[in-house]
Formats: sequence, C-alpha cells, structure tokens
Amino acid sequence: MADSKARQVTLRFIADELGLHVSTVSRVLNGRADDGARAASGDTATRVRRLAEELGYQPDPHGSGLRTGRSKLIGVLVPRLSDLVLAMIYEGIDEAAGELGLATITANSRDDEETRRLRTRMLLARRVEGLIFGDASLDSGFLDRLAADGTKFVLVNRRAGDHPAVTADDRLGGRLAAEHLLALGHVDAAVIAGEPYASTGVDRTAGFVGLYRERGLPAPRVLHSPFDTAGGRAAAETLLADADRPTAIFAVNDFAAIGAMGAARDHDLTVGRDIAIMGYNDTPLAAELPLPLTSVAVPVREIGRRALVLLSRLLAGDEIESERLAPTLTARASTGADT
Amino acid sequence: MADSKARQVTLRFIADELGLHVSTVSRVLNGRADDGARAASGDTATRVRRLAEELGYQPDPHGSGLRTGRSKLIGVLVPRLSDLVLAMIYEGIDEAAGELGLATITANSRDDEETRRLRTRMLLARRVEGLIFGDASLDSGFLDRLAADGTKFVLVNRRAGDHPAVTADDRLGGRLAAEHLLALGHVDAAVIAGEPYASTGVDRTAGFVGLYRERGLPAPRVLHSPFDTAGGRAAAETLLADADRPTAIFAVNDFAAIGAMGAARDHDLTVGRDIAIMGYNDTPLAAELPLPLTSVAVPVREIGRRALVLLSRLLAGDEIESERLAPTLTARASTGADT
DNA sequence: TTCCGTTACCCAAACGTTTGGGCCAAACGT
DNA sequence: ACGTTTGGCCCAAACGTTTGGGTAACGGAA
Repeated sequence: MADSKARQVTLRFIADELGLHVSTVSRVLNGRADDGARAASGDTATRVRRLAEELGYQPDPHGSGLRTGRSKLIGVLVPRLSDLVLAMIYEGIDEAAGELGLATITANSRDDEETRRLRTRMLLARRVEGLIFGDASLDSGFLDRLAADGTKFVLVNRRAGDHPAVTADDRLGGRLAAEHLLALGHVDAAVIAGEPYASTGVDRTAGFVGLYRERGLPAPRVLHSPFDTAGGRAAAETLLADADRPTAIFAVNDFAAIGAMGAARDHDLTVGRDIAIMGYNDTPLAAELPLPLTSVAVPVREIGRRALVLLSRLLAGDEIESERLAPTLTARASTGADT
Repeated sequence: MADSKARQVTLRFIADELGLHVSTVSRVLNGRADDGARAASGDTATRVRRLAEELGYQPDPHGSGLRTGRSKLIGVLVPRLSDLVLAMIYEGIDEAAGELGLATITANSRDDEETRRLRTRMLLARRVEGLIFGDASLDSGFLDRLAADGTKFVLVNRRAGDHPAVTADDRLGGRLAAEHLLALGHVDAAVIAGEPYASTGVDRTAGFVGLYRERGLPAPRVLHSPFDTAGGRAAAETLLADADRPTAIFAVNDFAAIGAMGAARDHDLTVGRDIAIMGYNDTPLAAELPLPLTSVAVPVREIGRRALVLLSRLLAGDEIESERLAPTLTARASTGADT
C-alpha cells in the first residue's frame, strides 16, 4: 500500500527551514511558553511555533511513541457496537478520551471468550496504554490472568471479580423496577433476565426478586435469554403461554422488553392495561415507541466517561475504586402510566 | 502515564537469545516458509519462529511503522455510532479490516462540519492509511479539498460529489417503497425525508416521489426532519395535524418511522389499518416491534465490508468504482401485511 | 587445486522524535 | 582582569524495526 496522504511535515524540515537543531524545535513545541528552563529565546520560539502552525505540523506517533513508549491509545472491548447501550457508553468513553488527548480503538467480542482473547491480544499488539472492557463475564478468569500480567484495565457497564468497574447500581435499579410494579399491584411478576454470565442481568434480577422476597411475596419467575429483542420475545412467549401467566414483566434491558411487547400483542394482550411490561437503560427509543416503554434510566454516557477517567488515573499510578451510578425510574404507558 | 503492561518482547531479545542478528530474526518472521530468497536456514528459521511464538512476540507498531511508513490503521467517520445503522455498517468495516490485518479508529462527527474537520485532522495525525466517511454531506467541499490534498478515502452509506462510495441503491429503495404503497392503494402519501444534506434521504425520497410522478399522481408531500425517532414523530405530527392527511407515510429510515408510529397512535390511528407507515434499512428492530414495521431492507454490514475492501484496493493503487447494493422490500403489519 | 555460484548470515543506516548532557558566549560580580 | 553563572543553542544516542548490500564459507565443477 502506497503512502496514502500528503507528505506530513517533520521536525527536521522545520529545523532546517529555521536553521535550528531538531531538538530545539522539539523542545519549543513540547514546552510551554512560560517554561523556566527555556528551550530557546522568545524570538526563536515564536518563529518555531509560527512555522509549525503554518505548515500544519503534527507529530508522527510512530516516532514519538517509539521514543516515549507511549501510544496514547486506549482499547475498548464491547460485546457489539450495534447494541445501542454499548454504543452510547462508547460515546462517553470517546468524548472523555478526546479531552485527554487519547484516541480509542474498539473491538467487538460478541460475548465470545475466544474472540475476546484474540481481540485483546490485537489491542495489546497495538500497544494500547490501557483497556476498558464492556463485555466482562462473571467468570473473571480471563481478566484475572490479564491483571496478573500487569495489564491495566477498567470494566464498564458490567462487573467481574474485584476488578475496578464503573457500572450503574443495578441492584438498586432492579429494586426500583420492583417497587414500581408492586405499587401498581403486580404481585405476579416475572423477569426476563438476559444472559447469566453478565452481571447486568444478574444484579438487576437480584434487586427485583429481592424486594418481592422482602415483602413476603412469591418470588417472581426468572427466565434467562439473549439480550436482544428476539430473545425477549421468545422468553415472553414462554411466560405468556403458561396458564399462570404473570401480570407484569420486567425485562433487564429495553430491547428485550420491546420483544416482550410484541409477544404480548400476539397474545392479544394490551400492554399497559392487560399486562405491564418494562425495561432497563431507558434508551432514547423507549420514550419514542408507539407505546412508550417504562424503563429504569441509567446515565450511560456518564458511565463511559467515568470509566475512561478512572483508567487514566490508574495509568497515572493512582489508587482507584469502582463506581456505581444511580439509576432512576421513568414510568410510561407500557406499565399503565400516562405519558 | 507509566508503562501499562508487561514488557513486550523485542526482536533484539530474540536475536540475542539465539545468537543471531536482529535483521535475520526480522526476515524470518516476515518471510514465508517457502520464500525463495531465504533469510536463514530451515533449522535457524524454526528456532526463531519457535522462540517468538513461545515468548508471544508481537512487533511494536511504532518501530515498524516508523521504518515502513505504514500504520495499518484506517480511520472511520460516522455521524454517531449510537445510530444503529452506522454501528452495523461499522461492524462490517471492522470485520473486513481485521481480515486484512488492519485496525480501525472511529470518530463521531455528529454531522457537524467543524467536528468532522477536527476529527479528520486527528485521524490523519494518527497516520491512518485511509479514511472511510459515513457522514458525507452533499455539499462535498470538505471532501473535495481532502481529495485535492491526496488523502485516500471512500464514502460509505452516503454519496457526495464524484467521490468513490459504497451505498445502497437508494433511489431503487425509495421506488420499492412507492410500489408497495401504491399496490395497497395509497395514492395520498407523504415522505419523512430526513436531513437535506444527506444523500440517503434525498435519493430515497427521489425514488419514491419519482414513481408517483410516473404514474401521473399528485406528488407526495415531503417533510425534512432529523433522522432520529423524535424527528420522525415531529414530522408525522405535522402531517397528521393537516386536514388533508396522507393515508400512508414513507420515512427514509426506521427510527423516524418508529417515531411516526407513535404520532399516529396519538392521533388514535391504528397503524396498518387507518394509516400505513414504513421505514428504511430494515434494522433488526423493525421486525421485533410490537407492531412489526414494513421496511426496505439493505445489506448494511456488507456495505461496510465492501467499503473497506474498496479502500484497500485504492490504497494498493488500483482504480476503483462506486458500488451500489440492491435493496429489497420486507412487508410487515405496519402497512397492513400479515406477518 | 582453483574458480564460481550459492547459502547463510551480518552490517549499517534509515525512519521521527525525545531527552541527557555539553559547549560557547555574554553578562555579572568581585 | 578573572571566575562564575546563565542563556541559547547543538550533539548524540536512544527507541524497534526493516531493508539494501556485502562477505565468508562451503560445495561442486572444471
């Protein structure tokens, strides 16, 4: 592959143009105007900065990276970017990275162990300075080994082992969902719990079921399924085909809830009247559905941003701690609230 | 920021361990087992490969990139990754890139000219070998200047100017939509056309309106709006508030169609009976909505993949041509079809 | 035995940038 | 006038990898 762009300007070119040494040009451009130990006289520094600006000089990351050992790259693993929640989390990560002069490389692991391993290896080959995992499995073996190797990483959205993570308070979120449905009189409820390997589904389910138990009520039925709409639909079909069908369904994410709404319709049930259905994450879609979806709202972009900030502090040698952001409930027509 | 990972193995380390020169190790690892001009004897080559494998040697992109002038990185600009269609296109790009030993860096431009300019500059500073723009504006001034500078790029999903692009055949897609609605007797139709700066909305609208004109029918009303669900809802509100409201609405993307369905419901219209509503792109959501959405299906991942392949050929010095992938119609309940 | 071709390596330098250290000249203080 | 300090630069080498070129040793043929 040939050189794909206009020749970029080098320090040497600027140095030759100004009759200076490359090290002087480098020091000027990397120092600050008020540096105590000056690289050059004010006059010379001005000439350097002016010419560099004029020529659009941008350092070659290969050269500086080789010398400094810094790539200024962060690797981000997600199950798949076409999962809306992860895409939004990634936007938060990307934004925060940009503010710190870092760039991110993403990789989709599809929640597959081997893919995760291969893509992590690819990212490390890229000499990323740290990693953010949005696809952690509760079986944290892979992450344990990575940590033992000295690799710096932070988890986002899901937790695993005792690795630092930025998540929502998913137990509280599940509890909020339970409070909402119980307040509407739904004693017979069920949970579409997502995948058992993800802390998101497990924690949200635990919070939900926990409140029912505290109230001395029969434990809601819990069904695991893929996180997508098809998975939610299939689980709801199972629940609704039962003679003892629930009067309410809590799906641990919005897409599954959307699938469940489709199944309810197929059973000639009016969502919001005959049956209550709610989701989690309050994606932008939830409010805009033909029948707006009740959902537990989570500041996903903020979660992404916090994860990047936490990682940067870890890389700076600081001690860091996991963070859990508070969810809130947004009631809408799918559980009978007027929107 | 301190070194974030276990010390990586270098060529020098392997060379010293085996009593060889680094250039020999490099030639062995970069050559193929059946190379005519061999870098080393079969015995030596085996020892090198074995030790490199054992130590998990991965070349430092800084070193090799500096020497070869190749970053093996591709930059991808999208309006925003939380737009499901773009995320799926990106998955196709990413997959194809991985197969060619390339990695991608994405950037969100939010369809903002200044952001696009800044993020393109960031990507070029990263020495990406080429760019894929998924956010092209029909005013191709920015892209024209970039091409004039010798920057190699390909457009994806949207076209602009005469720059090489991989898109769906959006005029045909709009035409398919019109055929579908006319076959159902919808003479009074309207279009929620998305943003006027994007070829996607413009071409789909042109195809749709064109068929009505060919049939000697009154041209459908065309409303521009943001591509998201809120934009679709607002546009549909406008259409449905009119005394002469249409019996059918073609929204140029699924999310806008979802928003329009919400507006129809608010007007006590039963979608699929009182009014037909359809979308475009046939995202995985379309089929799974409580009321499945009729949509023009487009192979989005394949579009992404083709774009990467086209770019790699451009970078290899080949002559390339734009590609347009064929859409198909998927009828569902939102236009009255039984699913 | 000598000569030639082939094999199997090594040498050297390039790439762009950063950073430790050094040198020279001018200014300042005694 | 001489010694010290400070300002303003330059020198050199490091980082990891790749690639053009060279050479010593070996084997085979004349």
